[in-house]
Amino acid sequence: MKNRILSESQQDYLKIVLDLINEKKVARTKEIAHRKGVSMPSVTEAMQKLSQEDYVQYSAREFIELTPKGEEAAHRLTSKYAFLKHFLVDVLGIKDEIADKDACKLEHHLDKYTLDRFILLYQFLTECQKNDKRTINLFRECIDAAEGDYYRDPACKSCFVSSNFPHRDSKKTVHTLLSKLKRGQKGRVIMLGPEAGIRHSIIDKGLLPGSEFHVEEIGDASRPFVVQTDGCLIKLDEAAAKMIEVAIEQPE
Amino acid sequence: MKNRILSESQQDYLKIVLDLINEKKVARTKEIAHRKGVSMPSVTEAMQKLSQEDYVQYSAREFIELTPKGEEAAHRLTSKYAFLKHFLVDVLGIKDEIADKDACKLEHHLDKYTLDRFILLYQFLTECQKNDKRTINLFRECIDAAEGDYYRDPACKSCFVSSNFPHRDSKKTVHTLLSKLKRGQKGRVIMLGPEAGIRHSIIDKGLLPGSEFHVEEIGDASRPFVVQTDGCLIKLDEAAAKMIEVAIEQPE
DNA sequence: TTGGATAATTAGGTGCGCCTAATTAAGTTA
DNA sequence: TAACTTAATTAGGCGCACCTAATTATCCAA
Repeated sequence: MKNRILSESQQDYLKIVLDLINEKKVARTKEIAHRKGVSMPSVTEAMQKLSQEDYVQYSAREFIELTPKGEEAAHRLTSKYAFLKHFLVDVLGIKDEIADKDACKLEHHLDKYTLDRFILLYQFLTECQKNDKRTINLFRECIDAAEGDYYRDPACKSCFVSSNFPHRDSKKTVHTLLSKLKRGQKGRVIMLGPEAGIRHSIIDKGLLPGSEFHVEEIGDASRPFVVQTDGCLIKLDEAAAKMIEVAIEQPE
Repeated sequence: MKNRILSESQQDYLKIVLDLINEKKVARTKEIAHRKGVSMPSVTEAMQKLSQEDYVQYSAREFIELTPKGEEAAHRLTSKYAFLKHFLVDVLGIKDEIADKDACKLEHHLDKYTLDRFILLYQFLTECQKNDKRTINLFRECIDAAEGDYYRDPACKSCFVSSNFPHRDSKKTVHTLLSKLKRGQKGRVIMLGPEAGIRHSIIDKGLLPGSEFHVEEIGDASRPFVVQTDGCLIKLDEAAAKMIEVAIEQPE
């Protein structure tokens, strides 16, 4: 009757059992196996273990039920799920199937405290009247505009200058930092790091995600890196060069 | 030279090795073991495996280095980390150590697509001038006000009516749904589900997180549940009762 | 009522990521 | 350079979460 922590997999089982009982009144080995994407013996084994620890009521070939302890645990594991999925779908605009999976991951892995904050942020963005309700819409508009490519709206300081939208690389490329390139190497900017000050200075100089460039001069702590893009020479200090992620052609 | 997917643990090793090389020029078994919180033989074994797959350059008792392939992988695994941590810290207000851990988890487990959206949201909230920059501050103010308790600002429709802030339960309680209670049972509201319409109707009726109540009448698909709180009788349809998470005293 | 289908379980095995204990190599210092 | 110390590796094991193949229960329909 020890209260060992449940493994991720065991948590999954409990949630699935709860779902099945709610939906179809009974949970069957076969259905559990199907939902979890494992074989039936795996389910049997898992149920045996869970029943030893008093989470499920299980004896061979009988219906699987949750004990009060198991129901409580399963419920606790599920209670934040709906919020997280809403957050992913309503705020971030994630597709349904991915949101399902990721909401589950969030629930599994994040700190209790962090989870709460996500839920609060969701409520804040969707409901709080102190905040402009248009925030989400604005965000979604920007995403839509940016979809499939990086995007810089001149009205924005640096909105949506990110990240790994699908690149249309034909050749094999590898990612590294601009600071690691050698003189003469060519590359393409993939994304910039998050520190706002440095980001903006890089963007202002005209080095945006997607930019192709050429290393004119490598630098170090005292001398700047110099790169050329669109005919312009751009100087970057070491800190900047270390936060520019670039794609270069496979060197071998 | 097959390109099997790296396990979570292997990803950790790669990141740690990259960090160590950046920080201290060399990566040593002992230090890796220490950072990962495992024993030295575990590290040896992991390095042997990673070197078979050409991620690290390893031979017994020599310095551990990353191959180009390994460096690329490690870099890819780290590149979004900084953004995620900033999101957690700057937007959600998570404490540093927890943010470290959780940013790592996010990076490990979330879909690539979802990760990008988080990064975009971060940029949007912190930088996009189309959006009111005060959004985050507003959010943080609300959180601060709510800290340690649930919180309802009369100016808000339902802002921060959430969730599992520290409960001050003296006795053992378990969580379940209001819909599962029996007539006569007492309980306390913990949180409400995310569907906005139903949420608001519940809140408007005066049933907030923290409210103590008493079940007067249990319902079903056709008859409403009736609960009493602060002397008021509140009717709830089945859908509402199913999205109210409550704490009840340990029944045994 | 008795096959035959279907569901569930047992038996036995795999890979992974970790461990402890024992051993070996490398570095340091008297 | 011999004697210690410390770092790293090998050997051998463990638990978890899976799997396939074989077996046994259960259910249903002719």
